[in-house]
Amino acid sequence: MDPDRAYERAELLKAFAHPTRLQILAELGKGTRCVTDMEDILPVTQVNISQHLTVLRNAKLVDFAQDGAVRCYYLSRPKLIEGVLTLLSTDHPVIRKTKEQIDREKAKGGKERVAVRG
Amino acid sequence: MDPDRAYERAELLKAFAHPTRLQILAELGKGTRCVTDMEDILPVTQVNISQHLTVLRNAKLVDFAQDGAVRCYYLSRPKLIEGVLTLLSTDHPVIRKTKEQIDREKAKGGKERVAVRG
DNA sequence: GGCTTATATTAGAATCTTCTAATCATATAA
DNA sequence: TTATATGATTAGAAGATTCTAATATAAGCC
Repeated sequence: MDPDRAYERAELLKAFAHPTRLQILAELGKGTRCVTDMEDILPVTQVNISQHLTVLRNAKLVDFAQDGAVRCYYLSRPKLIEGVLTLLSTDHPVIRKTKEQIDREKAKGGKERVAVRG
Repeated sequence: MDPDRAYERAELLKAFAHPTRLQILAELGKGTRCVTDMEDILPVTQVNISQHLTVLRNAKLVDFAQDGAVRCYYLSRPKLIEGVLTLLSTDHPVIRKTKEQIDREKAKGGKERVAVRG
């Protein structure tokens, strides 16, 4: 992965990486919501919700349609967001490998890097 | 999503959310690597790589098997990590909705929250 | 126009993250 | 046993993020 892509992707992940923002995204996964809907659900202030929505908007994860004084927020990239939330809610057992297992994998070849030093 | 889960998941995402760490994970996706392998690939110091590996280890995203003075790092939860990297490398077009589209969706029902105020 | 409701912005303190410099520890080769 | 190689740790400065308090804006109602 080249550094520019890595930087971009890290920026996107940072937008996800906050408990309140994850809760907002999960809620918007159920349907369109306005800011007062979220105030009812989240234990944080309106101002703070608004600030997190700004972060999510800048990352192009959410957007809104205005309806009078109300803003109806929705997911801008639902497949991406639901994909991430699904991965997070799935159990992924932690595996362990011994040196011997790694040696055997290497013997079967394919994935290891050929060191080209100096 | 309850706040405890949201907190946990945000912590996990924070471990992903750094360009150098994403590059390390992508590299380990290709096979086991030791720290000097990564030094050859990443434009950062050995100390910094070691620090990022500590973050990844604490998040249970990587682990290592010791082989003499060398540590062979590998992905601890390859499905999770490859899932995230795949989602990130896939194009997800940004959608836009008008108030009218949202109203029509609501009419068809299913996803909207029933406000239970006061 | 004045009031209320819905939402955003700004400033700044507190906190967390990241990087660099210095140093340590351990394994192995000479 | 001294030197070299691999990799980790620590301290602290610099920078980024987050939250709170205060305030702003815009729409709709009376």
